[in-house]
Amino acid sequence: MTEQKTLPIDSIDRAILASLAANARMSGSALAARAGVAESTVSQRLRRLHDDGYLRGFHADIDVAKLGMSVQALISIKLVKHVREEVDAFRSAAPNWPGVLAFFHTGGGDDYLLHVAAHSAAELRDFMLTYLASHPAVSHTETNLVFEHVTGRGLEQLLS
Amino acid sequence: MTEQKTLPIDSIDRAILASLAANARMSGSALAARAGVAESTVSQRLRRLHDDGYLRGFHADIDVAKLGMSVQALISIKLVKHVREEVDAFRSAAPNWPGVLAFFHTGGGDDYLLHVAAHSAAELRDFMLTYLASHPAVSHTETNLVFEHVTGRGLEQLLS
DNA sequence: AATGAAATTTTCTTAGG
DNA sequence: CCTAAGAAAATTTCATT
Repeated sequence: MTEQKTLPIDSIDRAILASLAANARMSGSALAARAGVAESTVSQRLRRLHDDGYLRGFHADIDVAKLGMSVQALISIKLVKHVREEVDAFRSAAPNWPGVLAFFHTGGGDDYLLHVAAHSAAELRDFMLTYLASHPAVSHTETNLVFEHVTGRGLEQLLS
Repeated sequence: MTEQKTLPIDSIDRAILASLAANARMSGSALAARAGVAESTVSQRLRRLHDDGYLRGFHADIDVAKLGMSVQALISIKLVKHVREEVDAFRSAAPNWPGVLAFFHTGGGDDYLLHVAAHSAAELRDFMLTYLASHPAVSHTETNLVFEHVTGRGLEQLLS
């Protein structure tokens, strides 16, 4: 069930991953200095880490509030049971709805969590009405405003 | 209350941010080509976007499951009321607990949500016992395993 | 599989318009 | 904001170990 077919990575790989987790734009030479290897070695490692799926990509961390999305919410969603077709439709549609930052499918029943951003409370309400209240697979929702969102140190600890 | 003191950004800034959100390692010349401006302009814009807080940083997207953390959970936490000191201690400590990927403070009561990763169910149980069950500010928790975690398109839509 | 150094290519910065 | 140009740095290649 779990993905771990490829060979385990070593301390050099972990050092490279840790550096890129902290600063994805770090140059190959800086990565090499931190990992204690040659630049050409870093090139090879990077290609392998990407090919083997350890490195999925590199993303800018952008402050959505500064772009006008000052409202964020976590929306817990329960779906109706035993309607496989509509559940699948929900799963594939939800991440594409406007303002959706993250989408979780969680255990227990047919439970989901959406992390959404909106320009205003009114826009959030419209989102709920448009995409959730009217959706045939949705049986219940619970919305909580996000006051604070902090990235944890779990990843860097794992790589250190 | 909301942060938006600096001048609004224009379509060039948005193009640069959108490109970096998709690929944080994109070169200045590639960014320039996509935004339709000169490289030197991109340098200026990047510096300003960073200085003004639109760009917080750049991070590698790493598959924690491939690193052995095959279990992920969302833990909802309710804190005891009116114990400001302990609530503050919780807030500052939680993001640093091992395996914590993200930490949300949400509205309603004193409610929090932790997104955590663990090597196994046993490690997750140990996490709960060590950091939550014994914490004086925690009154109730609810744990749900994460089956699927998808990044939404809300950000790229906002920037397009 | 990693090194180190050379060679090529690219990037960043500065200045002037 | 652009072009142009010079300096600096990065990436790739490859023979060697």
